[in-house]
Amino acid sequence: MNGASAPDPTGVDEESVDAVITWFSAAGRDLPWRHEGVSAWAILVSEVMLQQTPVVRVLPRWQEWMERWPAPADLADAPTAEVLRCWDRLGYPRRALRLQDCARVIVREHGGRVPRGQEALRALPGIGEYTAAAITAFSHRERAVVVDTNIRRVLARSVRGRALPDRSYSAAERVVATRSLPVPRRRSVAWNQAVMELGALVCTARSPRCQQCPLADGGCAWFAAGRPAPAEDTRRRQAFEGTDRQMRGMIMALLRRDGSAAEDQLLALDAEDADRVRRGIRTLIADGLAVREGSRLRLP
DNA sequence: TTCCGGAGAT
DNA sequence: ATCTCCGGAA
Repeated sequence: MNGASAPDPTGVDEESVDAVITWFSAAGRDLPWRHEGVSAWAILVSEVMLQQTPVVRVLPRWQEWMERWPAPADLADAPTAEVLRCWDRLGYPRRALRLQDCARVIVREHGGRVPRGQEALRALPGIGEYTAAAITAFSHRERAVVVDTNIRRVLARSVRGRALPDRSYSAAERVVATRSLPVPRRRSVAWNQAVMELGALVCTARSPRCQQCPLADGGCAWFAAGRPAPAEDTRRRQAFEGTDRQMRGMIMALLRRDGSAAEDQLLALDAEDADRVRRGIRTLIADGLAVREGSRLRLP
C-alpha cells in the first residue's frame, strides 16, 4: 500500500484515506441506521444512544424506539415515564430526557424536522460537538470534522505515533483531524464513516488487530515504531467504583419495573448507608428522572 | 475488578 | 479544565 513512505505528521495522506475507505467497504458492519433512506431523526436518535453505549446494546433499543416514535412529534407527545422505560438499561438516562426535550424543540422551533447545519444542531438539547458533526456527515452527507474517541485513537496512532490520544481533546488533535479530512464532500463522508469503524473494530484501545489494519503497511507511525507502550497512565484513579451512580441505577431499575417505589423499599437498596440512598433519590429528582408522590417515588 | 464513553454543569 | 453520569463486556 504505502510502501516505505513515512506518515505525514500533520494529517493522514491520500493513500491511507484510500486504504481505510477500501477496508471499510469490505469489513464495515451492516448497521440499520446506516441503511439508505433512514431519516435524520432516526440517525440523531442512534447517535445519542451510541454516545456512551456499545452498538450491540443500542441495536434492540433503537429498533423499538423507532417503531414507537418514528418522528420527533411522536416522541414529543409521549409520556416521559414511557420514554424512560423504553430507554431500559442503556445507561445515563438523562440522555433519554434530553432526547425528548430535543424532539420538543425540533417540533417547536424547526417544524418537526431535524435542522441542518452544525450550529443549529449544536443548539439542540443533548447534541454536542461530536453529535452535531456526526448528523451532518452521516445523515446530511455534508463535510464535517467528526471526532469521536475511535477517530482520536486512530489519528493518535497513525499520524502522531502515540499509543493513545491525550486525555483531553487538544488543539493539536483538532488540527490533525481537520487536516486529515478529505476535501471532496463524498470522500469526506466515506472517510469519517470508515475511520470511525476502523477504530471500533481494528484499532481498538486494548488489543488492536494490527494484522488486519489497512494502515499497518507504512500508514501508521505507531506500528512503524514497534507499537511502543502507552505513557504511564497518570489518570486519577476511578473514584471508588462510582457508588452514587450505581445507586441511581438501582433506583431507576426499580422505578422502571414497578413505576413507583415506597421509601422502605428504596432504603432497602443499601441497608448499610441510608444517606447514599437519599443522595440517589435527591439527585434523580433534581435531574427530572423521578418525582415524589406522597411518601413514594415514581417516574415523571 | 477494570475499562470504556459524549454532554453539560461548574 | 474537571467532574459527574450508567451498564455490561473483557
